[in-house]
Amino acid sequence: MGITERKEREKAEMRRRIVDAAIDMFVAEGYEKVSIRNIADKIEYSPATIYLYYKDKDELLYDVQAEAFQKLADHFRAHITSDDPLERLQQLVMSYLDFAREYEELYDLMFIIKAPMNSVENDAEWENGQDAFSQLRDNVSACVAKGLIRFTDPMIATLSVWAFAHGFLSLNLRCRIKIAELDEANIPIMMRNAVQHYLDTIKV
Amino acid sequence: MGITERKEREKAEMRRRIVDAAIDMFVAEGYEKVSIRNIADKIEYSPATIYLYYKDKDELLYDVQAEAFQKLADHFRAHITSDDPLERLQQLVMSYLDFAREYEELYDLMFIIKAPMNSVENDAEWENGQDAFSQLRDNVSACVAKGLIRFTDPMIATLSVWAFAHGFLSLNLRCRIKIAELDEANIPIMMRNAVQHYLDTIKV
DNA sequence: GGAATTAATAAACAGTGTTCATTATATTTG
DNA sequence: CAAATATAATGAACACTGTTTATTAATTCC
Repeated sequence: MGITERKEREKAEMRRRIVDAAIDMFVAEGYEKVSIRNIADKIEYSPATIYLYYKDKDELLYDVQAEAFQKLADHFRAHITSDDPLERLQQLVMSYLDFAREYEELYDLMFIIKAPMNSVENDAEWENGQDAFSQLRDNVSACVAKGLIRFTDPMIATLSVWAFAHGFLSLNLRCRIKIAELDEANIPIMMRNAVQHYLDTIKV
Repeated sequence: MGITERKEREKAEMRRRIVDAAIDMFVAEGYEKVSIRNIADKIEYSPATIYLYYKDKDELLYDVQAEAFQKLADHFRAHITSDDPLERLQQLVMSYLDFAREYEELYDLMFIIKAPMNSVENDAEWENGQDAFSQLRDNVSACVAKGLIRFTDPMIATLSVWAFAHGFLSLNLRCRIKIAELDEANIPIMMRNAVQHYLDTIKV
């Protein structure tokens, strides 16, 4: 009875089509400017069809986030090449800046916009970011364990590094600070300097 | 000819009514959940009337932001009591956390949401935050000038302190990190610890 | 082949920001 | 004071939004 399986496969394929179209359009125009109708147009189905595969826009965004976080985790893996823990941390943080600049709209929907965190069950872990977050946490923890950075609590260390980078990125993305000059990787020079300075400061 | 002046006064009063209603509703329900129609209902005018006083929702938000930033600047002044530059900096940063927790929705519309930064002219200075930002900058700069913190560039120092605090606050507000335990001032304990640790770390 | 199930849709609902022609109110002028 | 003019306020509409539902088309099962 291969019909059930074929149906499931087709259902999965349809979800793929929807998510792929959504990602493309979110990257190009930003989450808020893309409507369900736009996505439906792009995949050449009616808007109501999307609701047969996703209960609402938040649930669709959740899948898009999963994809985006996978992209970030891969981005990390591609850029963390060193053996030295401190250097690895530096590579990770700088590639985080890099990612945010290359995929501004993805960064936005991963870390800044409200949706879909409301619909994520309260006590449930937010699993999407796990892979990327683990890489940060493990790297930072290794530095703490080896006494390379001025932290005692690995969790506080991890969140601090993240918060510092995210603070700069999000203020910049939302135009609360305006940094004119970009370096060769399109990262605002002052931001790179500030992050570099932070990493230098936390070193023992 | 006092009529012209009275008219101007009435126009100003109407704008006040609109802004006041908007702030109340934004604080209570958040920017995105409050519509022009809701505001019009509250002040007992038709929605179209609001457009006689504000060209669009962004322009209204700009005035609301101005109010909110004044509140923040006052909040700073009320909490910065010490004479010691380092202690002043600490008071400022902690009262920043305090403000964000007390007025979550205001913090949101001041620092996180996209609007109305699109409509603010590109080269024009973003004047709303000037007063509050100056207080931070002056305090940080004083610390740099006196060699009390491990920075050489006052601007990088200022933005770093701000970014660190904002990073934590915004990740927390957007549920990307979940910090359960609150202290007596309703500030997540781990956040306060991390910020305190940061301030300790940048001390010479 | 006919009945039952599944998939897709058109149309509608309730909401949004915003505009515009129309009405009501003040003010200025003859 | 009355008529003409300028101002203020509005109801209704436009073009959207996310979402639901009754209806139609296609597929699977017996």
